[in-house]
Amino acid sequence: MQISEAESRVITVLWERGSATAEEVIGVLKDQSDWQDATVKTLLNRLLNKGAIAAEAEGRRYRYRPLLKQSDWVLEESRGLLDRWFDGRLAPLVAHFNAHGELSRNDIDELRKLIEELDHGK
Amino acid sequence: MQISEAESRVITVLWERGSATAEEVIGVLKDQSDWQDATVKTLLNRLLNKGAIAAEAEGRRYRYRPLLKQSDWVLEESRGLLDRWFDGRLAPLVAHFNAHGELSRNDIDELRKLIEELDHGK
DNA sequence: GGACATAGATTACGGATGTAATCGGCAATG
DNA sequence: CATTGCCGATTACATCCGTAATCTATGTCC
Repeated sequence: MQISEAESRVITVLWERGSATAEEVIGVLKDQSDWQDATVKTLLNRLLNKGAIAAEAEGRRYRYRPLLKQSDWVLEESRGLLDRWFDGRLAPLVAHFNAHGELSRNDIDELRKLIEELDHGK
Repeated sequence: MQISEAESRVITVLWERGSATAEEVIGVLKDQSDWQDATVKTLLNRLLNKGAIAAEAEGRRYRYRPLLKQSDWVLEESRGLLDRWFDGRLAPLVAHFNAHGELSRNDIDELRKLIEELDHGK
């Protein structure tokens, strides 16, 4: 499933709310973008045609709901990045951030805690 | 600096070799794609116009060399992913892989080692 | 029941992208 | 020097994408 940047912003609203009408999506996005209503409708329609979301009639309008799962989509994106640039491994990614001074004390702490847990668990 | 997927495959060849003629780039990419020569030339030209690479005359042809640095580009891409989906933090990304069973024993080991080093260093 | 509002569908359109053919000039070669 | 080959530049063209206006059918209100 391939969705564009703009489409991902729309489906993100559905991911956050579970489901929504076009009106609701438009409302949410009005705060985050300066898209016209028509733009959001187009994007909803494209997502619908791609099968990334579904629509069920609710009175005179539709209620939209994601079919594509956020965690799957995010995993695909993440794996793509990792495979293309980091030999599919996580450590080189982390090292890359560090090498660019983009690894905060907090990042390190969080990672250490997480790794400890995983390490014991496995 | 914004470069497309196809363009990134071309500049990657330059990143790997430091610099190269069009012929060399074409040669390398012939093994990895089924692009025609003309396609690679177009992409080199687009990268040139964007200022992502430079060309210096070498006899009758050009020698191309990246201006955009790989590590900068990769960092931008990585940061984009992290910011959009993981609140800008690395631990949630790692956790996401784990939650999907995409964290290998090796990943964990490498991460543990890396974090230990960083932890002491800081 | 007819005018009006509205939701979703259709159409629009410029720019980016993937993919490539062709053009124009210079360089090597006979 | 005329021809040929090759290099980079220009042009081509379909599709995707961002962004939106318009159309059509249906529901709502006097």
